[in-house]
Amino acid sequence: MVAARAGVSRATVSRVVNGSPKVTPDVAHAVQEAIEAMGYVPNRAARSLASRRTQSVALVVPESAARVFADPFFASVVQGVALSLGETDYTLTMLIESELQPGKTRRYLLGGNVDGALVVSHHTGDHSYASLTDSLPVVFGGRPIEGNAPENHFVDVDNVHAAEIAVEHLIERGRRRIATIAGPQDMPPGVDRLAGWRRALERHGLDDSLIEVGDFTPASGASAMRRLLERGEGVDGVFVANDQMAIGAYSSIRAAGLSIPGDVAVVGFDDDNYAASATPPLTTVHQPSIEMGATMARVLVDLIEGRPVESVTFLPTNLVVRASA
Amino acid sequence: MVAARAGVSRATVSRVVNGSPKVTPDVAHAVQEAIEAMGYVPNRAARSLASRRTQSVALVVPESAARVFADPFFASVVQGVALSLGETDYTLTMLIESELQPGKTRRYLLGGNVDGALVVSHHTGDHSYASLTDSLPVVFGGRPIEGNAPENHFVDVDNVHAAEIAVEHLIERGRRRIATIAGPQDMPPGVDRLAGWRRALERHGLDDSLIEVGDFTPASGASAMRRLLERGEGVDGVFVANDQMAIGAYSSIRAAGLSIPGDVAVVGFDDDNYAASATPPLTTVHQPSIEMGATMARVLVDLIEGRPVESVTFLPTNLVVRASA
DNA sequence: TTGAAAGCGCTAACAT
DNA sequence: ATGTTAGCGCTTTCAA
Repeated sequence: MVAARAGVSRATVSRVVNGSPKVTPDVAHAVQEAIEAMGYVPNRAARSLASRRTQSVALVVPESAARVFADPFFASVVQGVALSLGETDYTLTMLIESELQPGKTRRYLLGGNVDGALVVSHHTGDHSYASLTDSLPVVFGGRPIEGNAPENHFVDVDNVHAAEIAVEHLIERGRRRIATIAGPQDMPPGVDRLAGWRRALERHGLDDSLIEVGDFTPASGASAMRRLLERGEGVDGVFVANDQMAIGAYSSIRAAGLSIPGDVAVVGFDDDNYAASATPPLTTVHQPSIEMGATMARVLVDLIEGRPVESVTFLPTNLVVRASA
Repeated sequence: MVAARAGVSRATVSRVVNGSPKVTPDVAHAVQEAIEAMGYVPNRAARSLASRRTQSVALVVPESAARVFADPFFASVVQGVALSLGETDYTLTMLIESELQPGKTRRYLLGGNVDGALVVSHHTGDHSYASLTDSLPVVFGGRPIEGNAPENHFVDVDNVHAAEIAVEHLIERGRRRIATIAGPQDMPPGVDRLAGWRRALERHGLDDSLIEVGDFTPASGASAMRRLLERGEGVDGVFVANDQMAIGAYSSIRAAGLSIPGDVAVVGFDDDNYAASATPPLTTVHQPSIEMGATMARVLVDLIEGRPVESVTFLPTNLVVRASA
């Protein structure tokens, strides 16, 4: 290690680089200068081999989740993760869970290649990662599909509650035949938003039979809306489980010669960047997606470094009222 | 290295793990079994320290990065990169260029932490990475903003040509007052698509003064369209530099009481997943975004491993005619 | 507070 | 074809 030409030993340089407290300021300074001057950059591999820490965390993305990237909500979460990690010394390794090579991801994670993992996805499958929790710090985006073990960490929003608020809004606007386009029922947000819709309706004694399920894509929203309309039972409002499907629903509503919100009011979920510029601008539940990602990263780093963290973090949502309802 | 309990030396195990040809099948087999049995996973850090290869590549995302993830086109490119890399032994490290810590990315890349880098972004700034080219294999997504040095590798589509085709379509449909909502003029796709629009118009002797510039976001598309309409010079067709802005333009066209494509026909660019479910479905230029990402990854790996590669790869586009024009 | 020395787990000549 | 022997560049006891 050439930087030892600052007149000290490699050990001392190492101490300076790692910000050890027990180095005389003078010496530290001299070393810093030598480092600058020589453009020294520590070798990650060597460092991690010696210290048994990798300074990197994995972002696990289930592949069926090709979807993940197409979904603006996820994209924001990833962005938040990346930005937040950028301020630390951790590096982000993206792992796409390949169906062709099952176990590859798992082996990678357990092989000591990362100090922790972030798992984002709406999907059921995630749960398989829960078992990693006791060998590696893991933080999930969104609650697990079923009961949560106390040692699982995740950050989420209260989907049930947020959905209720959204539906209440529709009711306040005088709507009585309120349908929903739900998300996949094997994903927590899909289940929870549907539950919230139902709860609000029940509270007001309204019919809760107008349900169609989509898969969070615009196309599925369009066809779900079409089915809803074809029932011929009348619909004057619809709560859609995400904005992408809401935009799809717009098409079908218009194709049926109906107006928004005149004939049918629509409320979405996510507040992605299409929501505001849709025609009409979409009333929707805002989720702090970037912050969710940032929080996941922060929690994971705290976990890795042994700082105290709460195992579940809920972030607030709010209804953004625009012109569609 | 305990797996040597297969009765051979660590060197042999190493050979087996790395698929060296000079190992007796029998021995290789025995070692494989020992590996399975013991659940052995090679340590990346040690391996990379010894071999001076990291088996990982960086995905560099310049910009306040926000944009990149919000843009479905980029999201697909990233997805393609990740999927393609998933089939190799390379790992993907995401680097967000932070404005707060300039040089951090650069140092990381030059610090021998990765075997190569992928740079995606529309932005001018990229060019600063061109200088990395001679210290590290680098593949760019999209051509550099200015003249390209022969040693720079990139994969792209022919934006000028694709835009021409799109505008020709508008002309064939009988449109004569054809405007464009261009992308930022410091980004190659922004410049090239505008050039293609102009070229087609000139060829037909049509007016090429109806230009407004946006920044690829839906909101900017909406306001650009509004400005175009407010000119009061008449517009019966518009070529928009990306789908997100096209969707934004839809709003303004409708807000002005005009119909699509009756009063103004619109053609977009990207064929992102909102295009097909817009109302009306958007006619747009399809870019093989996932494949672009996959190609970038493939080219980079070839470069790293010293296989022959062509320095620029153009992928084909095609016009997808739907209902908006 | 600093230096010396011993590895971290693996690969890569060099022998055999 | 396989084993031996050195390191890769850093961190980390342990002494001084």
